[in-house]
Amino acid sequence: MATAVINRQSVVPELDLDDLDSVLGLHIGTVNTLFVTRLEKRLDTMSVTPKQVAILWLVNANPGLKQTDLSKFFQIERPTVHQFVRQLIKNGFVVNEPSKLDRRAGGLWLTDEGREVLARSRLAIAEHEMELTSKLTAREKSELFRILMKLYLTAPAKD
Amino acid sequence: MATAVINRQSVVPELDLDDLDSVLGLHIGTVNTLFVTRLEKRLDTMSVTPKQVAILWLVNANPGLKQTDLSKFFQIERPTVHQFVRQLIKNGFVVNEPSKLDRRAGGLWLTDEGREVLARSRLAIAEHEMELTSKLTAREKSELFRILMKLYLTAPAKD
DNA sequence: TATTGTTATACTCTATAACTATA
DNA sequence: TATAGTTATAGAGTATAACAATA
Repeated sequence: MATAVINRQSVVPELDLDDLDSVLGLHIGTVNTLFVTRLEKRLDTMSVTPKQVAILWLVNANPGLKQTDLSKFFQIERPTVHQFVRQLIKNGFVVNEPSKLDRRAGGLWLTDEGREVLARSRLAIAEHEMELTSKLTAREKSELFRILMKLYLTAPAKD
Repeated sequence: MATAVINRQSVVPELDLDDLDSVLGLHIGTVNTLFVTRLEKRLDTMSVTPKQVAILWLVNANPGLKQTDLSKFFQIERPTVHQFVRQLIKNGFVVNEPSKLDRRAGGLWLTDEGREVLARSRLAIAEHEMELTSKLTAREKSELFRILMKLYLTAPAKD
């Protein structure tokens, strides 16, 4: 039995790719867009974005979490985190209580509405991930997780 | 010999992830950002972005290429393609010659400057990819390519 | 001096709606 | 009617620079 040809060429057969498809970043970008745009649509009715849900998720599991910790975990700058947090506060999903021990820092807590939105978002994410990964074997899934993690953790420092 | 623990927990040890790290989209997004932001910096002196280089790459290998073909290949909407093309034309890297057979369509060609920028960008991309994937084994790299491709090609239709 | 949070601003990538010109 | 391209607009995610308040 012939193995099915699985490559990017099949999308536009007459196109000369000139090895562009050997660039890993291209495939990561395409798959990322696939995941993000579809999840955005599923979350739209909840008035949250994928990144906002990830923040709700961590704040729920770590009440009183600081923005600095979110910045470290997601590896994004503090002003970037702040933008998401500001939107979550504005929408009433999160509140910010200044810490009494260190008055520079604020602690984030979910509101009841935030908890509801998170619960519904988790279901949406579960469905979404199931749909997009249903054709992968268990081994492929675990290998993908492992290799992505290795890429992320072994990347040379930023500068 | 103990296997090194490779997971996302290690970045912020005291954080309760509550299974957020079982969401594939999170890891794809993080690795994507890693790739994109670093490549952007390397390409900055050439006045091109990662997506613009990908378009130069295909136009170079397929002289007279139409925007519609780019839209199909990258799986992005025509106005999105057009935005990149407009920037490339404005910067003098690409020219648009209307087709004589079908006057609706335009054909894209690289300028001499566009060819130069592409050549230098290809070197920058090669270095960048080598740097970020140097810790992966040959097998991990080929598996990653294969699984990402499978994800992309087996995704259920958009609607 | 160093850290936390914030504001202002800008850039990349993506989308939808609505249009023109051509087939 | 359908296709190729375009324009206008918006939104998600990211960054840097500069600042205030606190440690």
